[in-house]
Amino acid sequence: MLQTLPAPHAPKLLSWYDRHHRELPWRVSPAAAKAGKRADPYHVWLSEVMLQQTTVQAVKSYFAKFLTLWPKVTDLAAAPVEDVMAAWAGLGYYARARNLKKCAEAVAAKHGGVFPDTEEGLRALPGIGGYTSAAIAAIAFNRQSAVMDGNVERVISRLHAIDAPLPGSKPLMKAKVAELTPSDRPGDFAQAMMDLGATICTPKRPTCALCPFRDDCLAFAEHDPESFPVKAAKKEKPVRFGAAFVAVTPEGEALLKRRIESGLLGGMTEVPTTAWTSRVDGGTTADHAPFPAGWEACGTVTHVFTHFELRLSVFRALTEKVAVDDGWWEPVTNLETQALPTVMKKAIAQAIPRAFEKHPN
DNA sequence: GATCCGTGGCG
DNA sequence: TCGCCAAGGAT
Repeated sequence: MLQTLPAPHAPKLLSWYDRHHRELPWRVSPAAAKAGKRADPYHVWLSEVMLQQTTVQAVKSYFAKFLTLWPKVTDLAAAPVEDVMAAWAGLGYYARARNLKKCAEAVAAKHGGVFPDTEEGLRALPGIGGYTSAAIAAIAFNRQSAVMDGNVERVISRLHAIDAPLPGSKPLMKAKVAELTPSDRPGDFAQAMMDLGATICTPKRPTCALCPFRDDCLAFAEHDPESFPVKAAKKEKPVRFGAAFVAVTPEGEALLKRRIESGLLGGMTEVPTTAWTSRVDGGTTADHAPFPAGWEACGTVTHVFTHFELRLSVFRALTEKVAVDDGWWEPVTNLETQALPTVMKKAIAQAIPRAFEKHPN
């Protein structure tokens, strides 16, 4: 079959981007970019890490909060890691926060507080992988790097009607992205591809009528863009069970502890729990409470993680302030300042329904 | 390459 | 209601 000459994809997309780009707090407009203005590498890095597997809407308030708390990367490098974890609480994938802090420290200590301006230099930093290094290099430094995230995978798989399943087809798609990426305005091109995927070439019901690639898109020509990208079948989530114990003193203090640095919810704050096992009888009673008290069952909470579902039986007790060697007693009015992941907030709210109401200062 | 890592919104 | 999915990285 004869191969047609490559259509001028990049200019079409950039022209679309000039008119339809999203305006986001960490961006500079295409007009400003054409005049040579670049986004602050610290802002680009912070937003890119927050945006890993996370929606723009969820990121916006966290991005603003972090810039208020730590205006420069050197401020973040000097911050207590507990403060960073607490500020990140609720955003998920907490290894990102631990690596964010490590990365800021590395930039401050090894690079004089200035981000490396190459893909390779960025890739060597904690929490910066193949996607993020390419994105920062393109967006902050206008490097001609091939940027491929989930949006770009969708656009590319449709444009070329790639029917090999992800993730095996990633190298092929990456090659197609590299082929498409222009030397002129590579940063805007990367952002344009992601904007196209986020607003036009959406997973469901793409708006092909408005797409600058409509006349070039093989999936559109085949009348079935929604069937791309093809993905490998996923396995079902197992269910795990456990119990959570919310102890409160008459003075209104709750017992908290810190999880180990690695693994699930690493370094975050929790209430005492049993181990989370696949068996119902592994910890749904008060038998394994941290200490004897008048433990009272107050229902269950369910939380779905990436690879399993957790059902926690919640117990509460009004107790005296017993001495604990691996935790501390925190005023309930102060819980909002703690690095509590969502599942722990659910458990505490189950035991103390008004725990997370706003308190007057 | 496969597995582990959160969360909230949406159709 | 519930499966899907969102600017992935580390091991």
